[in-house]
Parts: sequence; structure tokens; C-alpha cells
Amino acid sequence: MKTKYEKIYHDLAEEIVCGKYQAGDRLPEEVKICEKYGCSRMTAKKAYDMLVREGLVYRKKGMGSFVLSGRPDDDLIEIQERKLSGFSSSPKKGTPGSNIIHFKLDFASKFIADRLGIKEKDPIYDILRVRTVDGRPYVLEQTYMAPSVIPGITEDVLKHSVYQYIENTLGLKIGAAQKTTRADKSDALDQEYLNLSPREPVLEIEQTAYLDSGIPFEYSISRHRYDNFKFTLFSLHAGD
Amino acid sequence: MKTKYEKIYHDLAEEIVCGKYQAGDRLPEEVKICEKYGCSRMTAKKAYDMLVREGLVYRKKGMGSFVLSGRPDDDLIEIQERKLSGFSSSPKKGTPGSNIIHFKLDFASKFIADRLGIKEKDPIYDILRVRTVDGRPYVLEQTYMAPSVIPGITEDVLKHSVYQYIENTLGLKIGAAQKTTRADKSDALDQEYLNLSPREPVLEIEQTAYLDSGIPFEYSISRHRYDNFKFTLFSLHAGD
DNA sequence: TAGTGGTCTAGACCACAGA
DNA sequence: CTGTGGTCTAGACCACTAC
Repeated sequence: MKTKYEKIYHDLAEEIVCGKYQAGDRLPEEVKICEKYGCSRMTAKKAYDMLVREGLVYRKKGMGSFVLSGRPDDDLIEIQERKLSGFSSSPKKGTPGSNIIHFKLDFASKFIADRLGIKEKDPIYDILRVRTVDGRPYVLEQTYMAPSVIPGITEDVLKHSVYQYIENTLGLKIGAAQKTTRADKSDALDQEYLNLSPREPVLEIEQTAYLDSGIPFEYSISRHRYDNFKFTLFSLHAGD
Repeated sequence: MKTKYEKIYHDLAEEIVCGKYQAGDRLPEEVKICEKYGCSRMTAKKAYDMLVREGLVYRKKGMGSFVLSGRPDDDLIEIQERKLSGFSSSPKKGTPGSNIIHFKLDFASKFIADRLGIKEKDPIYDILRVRTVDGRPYVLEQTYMAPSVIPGITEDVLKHSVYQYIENTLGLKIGAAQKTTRADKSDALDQEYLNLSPREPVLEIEQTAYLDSGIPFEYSISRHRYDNFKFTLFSLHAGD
């Protein structure tokens, strides 16, 4: 929590997700926030704007600030594109697991090299994993990373969290990601590892993730079982 | 273009997409923008922040502001979740069309009523359309809207743009949308109207769209052919 | 050291909603 | 009318980068 507006934002977000403020409730006006935190209105507004961008809060001139949805959930695994804790994937119930199918060092193809901003035949990590919930597979993940950018990946790191390794151990900051989503027929690999029949499709998410410095560090293709995965997004329509 | 920061944002975005600034180019520093537009640094920064959030620009302390990717495109129909012009769907080449399969007034089911914030059995528009490019179908769209919120929908409005009708004719402002994406097997309806075989899947996008006032005005389910549609998203990782 | 962006302030004026 | 949020300013200090 380095900045004031982050502190205010986190406090409010916390109070919303923890139910102190329910959907429809009115939030403190900016002036109240200013008094409480000893800040100017610009700073309070900046915090509120972040909440608005995430779809947690709705504000209207002359009326005030109100909590929007505590969205209903169902039993699908869900990625919510909210920034509360980065990319929050909520496996709901069940214990998550991860099986490494292969983890090797390889030479980059032109295609991969382009996406990672490295040269063809530069070394890359080539990782294929199946993620499971209660032992049942739900996603097949092919990941490529350049050791020149992210050194020291081990099976142990993969078993835990690559993102935590990058941020905590390497001290790098993750910046942004570009994602593309498609539906596709399942292929032999999908069918084997996700336990699908040939008629059953997958949801593919292709992602290039960037460090804070703008350097791409990961290119991945995730293929999800069609029947237990959804991808949720909240998007504002107009400019700030 | 009501506000200064919108004007600055639009000017810069225009210069980027039109190629005056290429990927990697350095953009004017804030002080230069301040001089050019007669504004304060806060205002210039606000415009730049919008560009950063959309993934068009990358900034770094002590270095400056730089254009990021003018992304490569392929021949898939693509929805890009950038706010340049709301939700921009780019059918690339070909002339888009829209066939209305049915357009009727009905009574809301509990499910639909919940999503549109109306009461069960309140009247709703029930619209089923196929969108085409060069006569070839690519998406089957089931849309529900409440006449109490969006009155006066006609086939003529549907032939053009519902969103333009809402903003220009009704003078309402569109605020935000919540979207959920899944893969699914195609059903008989999909197969008929999208010309799919039973083995071929669809990409389903479920959307609730809200007015600027927070009132939901549209609930829709779009089922896209799997082989010519993708959904692209740029997302920042951390707080502002 | 000079130049950049990141944060923050203490005001100001406006537009809008409600009593 | 008051209270709300939306915009905007003219400065300030800091952290970082490059030289």
C-alpha cells in the first residue's frame, strides 16, 4: 500500500467484498473520505474511480456513490477480470492441483520468438500442465517463457505459483496481459488430458503477459473443458 | 468532446491508430501537452492514463511515454475490448448483414426479469437475429430488452443500430456491460442458422448491458461460429 | 544534474438531484 | 437552496533515468 489512493481503494473494496456495504448501499461521499484519510478530493476520487472501473461502484452527480452487484455465482470455475487481486480465478469448492506433463528447455520457433520479443532459436521454457480440481482435469496449459527474462524456473516453482515467483523472488512487476478467447473442437491431446469425447469442445485462451517494463515474459495457450469454465468481464463503455 | 482530457485523449489515440506515431515511438511529454492544450499536468496525465489502460501506451518514470503495439490482425472476426469506440467489432472484409428470425413482445420469465431488473411477466422484447458477413452467418443473437426502459424498438431500428437508437434518438447513455464467455456444443438452432455440423462448437457470450444510470437495459446471448470469431482483451494487472 | 512521470494539495467552478 | 460528484488549475515534492 504505497499510495494514499491505493489505501483508500483497498479499504473500500474490502468493506464491499466483506459485506459491510451491501449492493445498493450508499458509500461515504468524497468529503467524508477526505476527512477520514486527510487527503484532497482528487485523491479520494481517484480511489473511487478505480472501484467504478471494476464495476463494484456506481456514482452519479448530485446523488452519491453506491455499491453495485455482489454478483451471483454458480458452480462453474470462473475467471473474473477484476483487478482486486490480479486475475482472480475462483475454483469455488474443491482442492486445486497441477500435473506437469512436460517441462523442458527448447529453442524458440519463429512464432513463439515473435510473441516473446526474442530471436528465433533463443532458448525457451516449454511447459505443458494439466490443472485439476479434486483430481478432475479442467484445463490444459501450454506455456512458453524466456529464461533470459524469467530465469530459474523449476518444477518446484511450477508446483507453486509462477507469478508469485516472478514478483517475490525475482522482484519483477507484472504489468498487463493481452488475451484472446475462442471456441474450438477438442483435439487428441485435449481429449486425452481433459477426458473429453470428440464431440466436446474446448474454450481456448491465448495470452501474452507483460512485465511492468513492457517486456513480454509469457506466452500461453490454455484449453479449458467447455462445461465447467466461464470467463467474466466487466467493461465500461465510455471514456473516464 | 466535452472535456479537455477527452479531447487530448482522442487526439493522441487518433495519431496512434492513424500511424503518425508508430509502435515504439516516443510521445510528447506531459509539459508539451500542457503547452499545446493550455491545461495542467493533472489533465494531461488523465488523458495519458486512459491510453495506458487501453494498452496503447506505456509510460515509465524518467523515460517518457511510448506507443505500444499496433497489434497484428488475422482474418477472424474480432471483438476488441478497447474503448476507442465502445465495443469495436471488426468484421474486416465483407459486408455485414442482419436477418431477423423473430421479433416479438412477450412476458418476462423469472430468469430474464431478474437480469433486467423488472418483474416476472412484465412485457419484454424478444429478438432473435443472425448476423452475417457477405451472406455467411457468423453469430446467432438472442436479445431481451424491456420496453419500459427502451421503448419504441422496431424492425427498422434493429436493421440499423440499437445502440445508436438508444444514444441518439432516446438520448440515453450506455454505461457498462458484464460479459461471460463459454464454449458449448452446438444445438439444433445453432446448426440450422449458423450452418454448423453437430461436431462443431460455438463460442457463447452472455451479456447484461447497463445504462449510464445503472439500470440494465439488455440481456443477450450470442452464439458465434467457432472458426471465425475471437474475443480480445487487454487488461492491466495492478491498481492505477 | 536535468528531465521525466507519479502523487498530492487546496482550492475553484460547474452540472445535477432533491427538499 | 444545499449537497453531491465532475473537471480543472498551479503549484509542490518525490523517484527514477540518463548524462
